Amino acid sequence: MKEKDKELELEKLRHTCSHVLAHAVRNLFPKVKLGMGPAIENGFYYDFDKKEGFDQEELKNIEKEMKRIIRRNLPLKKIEVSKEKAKEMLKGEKYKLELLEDLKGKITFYEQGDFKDLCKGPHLETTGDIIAFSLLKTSGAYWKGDSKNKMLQRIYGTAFFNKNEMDEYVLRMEEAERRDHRKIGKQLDWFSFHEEAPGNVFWHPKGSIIYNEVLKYWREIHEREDYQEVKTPIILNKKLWMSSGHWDNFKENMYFTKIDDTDFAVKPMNCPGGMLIYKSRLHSYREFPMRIAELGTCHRHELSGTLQGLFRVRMFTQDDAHIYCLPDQVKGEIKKIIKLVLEIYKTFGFPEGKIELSTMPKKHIGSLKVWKESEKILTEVLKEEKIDYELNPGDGAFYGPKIDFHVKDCLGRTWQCGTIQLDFSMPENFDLKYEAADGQKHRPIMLHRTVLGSIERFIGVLIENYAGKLPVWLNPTQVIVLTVTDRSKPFAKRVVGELKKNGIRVHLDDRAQSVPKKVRDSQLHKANYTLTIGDKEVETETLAIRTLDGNVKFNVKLSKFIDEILKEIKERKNYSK
RNA sequence: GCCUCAGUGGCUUAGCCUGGUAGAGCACCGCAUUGGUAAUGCGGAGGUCGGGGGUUCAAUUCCCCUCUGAGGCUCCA
Repeated sequence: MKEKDKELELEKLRHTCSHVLAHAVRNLFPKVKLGMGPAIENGFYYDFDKKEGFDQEELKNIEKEMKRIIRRNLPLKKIEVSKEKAKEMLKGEKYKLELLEDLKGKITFYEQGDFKDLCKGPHLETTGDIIAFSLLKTSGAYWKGDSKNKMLQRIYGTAFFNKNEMDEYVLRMEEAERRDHRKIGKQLDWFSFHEEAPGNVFWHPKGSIIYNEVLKYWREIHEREDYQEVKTPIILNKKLWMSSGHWDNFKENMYFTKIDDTDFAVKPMNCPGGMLIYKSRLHSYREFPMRIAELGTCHRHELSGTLQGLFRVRMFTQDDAHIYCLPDQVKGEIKKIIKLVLEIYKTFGFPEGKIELSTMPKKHIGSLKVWKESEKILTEVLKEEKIDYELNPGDGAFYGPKIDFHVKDCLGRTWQCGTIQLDFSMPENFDLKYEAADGQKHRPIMLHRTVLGSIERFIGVLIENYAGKLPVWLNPTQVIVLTVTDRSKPFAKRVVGELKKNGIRVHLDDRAQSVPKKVRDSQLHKANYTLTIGDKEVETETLAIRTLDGNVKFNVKLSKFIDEILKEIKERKNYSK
């Protein structure tokens, strides 16, 4: 409860801050029109209609002006007026007037000195209660979040009740920057991006190890869950995409090519290819539920401004699966997938995920009735499984509603990874059938699902969650063996040989460098274990083992170390377990 | 795609405002050093300043275009 109170106070503070920001901008730039200015997680923003963006100099002046307003200790007064009166008060403020249109009953304003803003509140009692605030950045933002509307200039800021909390926030942001997967990927030589192929990942040898370990685990667990893996072509005839509905709903994001005078498209999704496999023979209800999985590489021409490291790329591999089932199997299958997703996330050690139910988007295929039915099924499953979820209206796939699994990156931004989608349309479009117990042909129900979402995105999140210190089973550099003197080389080589024989990824550092130097390098390479071999170790045939957190254990028998690390790898142990 | 900002050896970066063809650290190579848990010392090689155009006697530095990246917005796995 106390925590909640604090959040509420913080929201009041930040919301008041946004008013002070608007007040300051109004004072300095009288011609600028005001948009909206709410409190958000970690801060606040305000949108302004100004021709050019605010530059650093202007931002500094705005901060100064805000400080002046705070110092004047202006009380915030709530004013209630009729809609007519409000219209008069907002004369010339076209955005505010637009907001007013949607409001009913009494209209409330908040007033501080000579500045009034259309606002529900609540607010602090006076501007003087703002202790620590800072303007952070600017950006463009479409009015009312619609790209058809004009782009306004947004100023972001944050505020706290004391300076310490502000400093802590700044520190947190700096730490977040160090966790950035793009930075870590470059430092550790895991992957790179190149101008020659924007939005496409180049996996280096070490990155490929991570990638393949993820897939290895994925295949193991999917085999256990009775999935059958398939592989379908990347380039398929345009006609297929027209009948699947992708042409009408997705073509802006697709790549096309012409082969022998025929139009082809590069697949942005795997479903149509999967449909063709299904249709290649007749199916019986006895086969159901039939779980067909594909690690399918998709290409989507994402807008250039949306590309973001591994999180948002133009070529990515989905851990897709299509499940064909009978109506009375649907719920059970969805429940199974939810369990599977949660199990896999736990193995990877993801601390918090958010589950969302996304419903019918504006652009969609299929009838309203079918959509409502599908949404009802998904809602029921979530309720029956007692899963906390958020409703995300209008965010479903164009062919059906979905349950999404989101995980956080280092900056607290959430990314959709897993998804479960109910699809009544695709089976219709492709005229899928099965023979039922009654001897008649029926339409199967199809589920689309991913667990990791995109392997690329998932690894990106993984790296940030671990700040690059991957669990042993995933780490491309599991062990680094380093020598103290050349005298220890033969034994060090023997150790490396033994580890390699056991399939452990090990590197020998026998450079003529000091031990502290080599230890430092090993730590920077984020090897899980650093084995230092000196005279003592040679003599007793033991190891000195240093872990990633800097602890050192001496006198460990090689066989014991091998047993332990193999166990750790086999169990796919992560640090949160 | 839109808004703002950025782009200098493999990496991190100084210089750019006030034009006169680049300076450092790490990594790399060589030599010396054989040293116990986050950086041994010395020396060397390496960049024409994302790309194109313009202004100028002269551009990394000023202007325009373009590409790529960052943070947002819209969109999305």
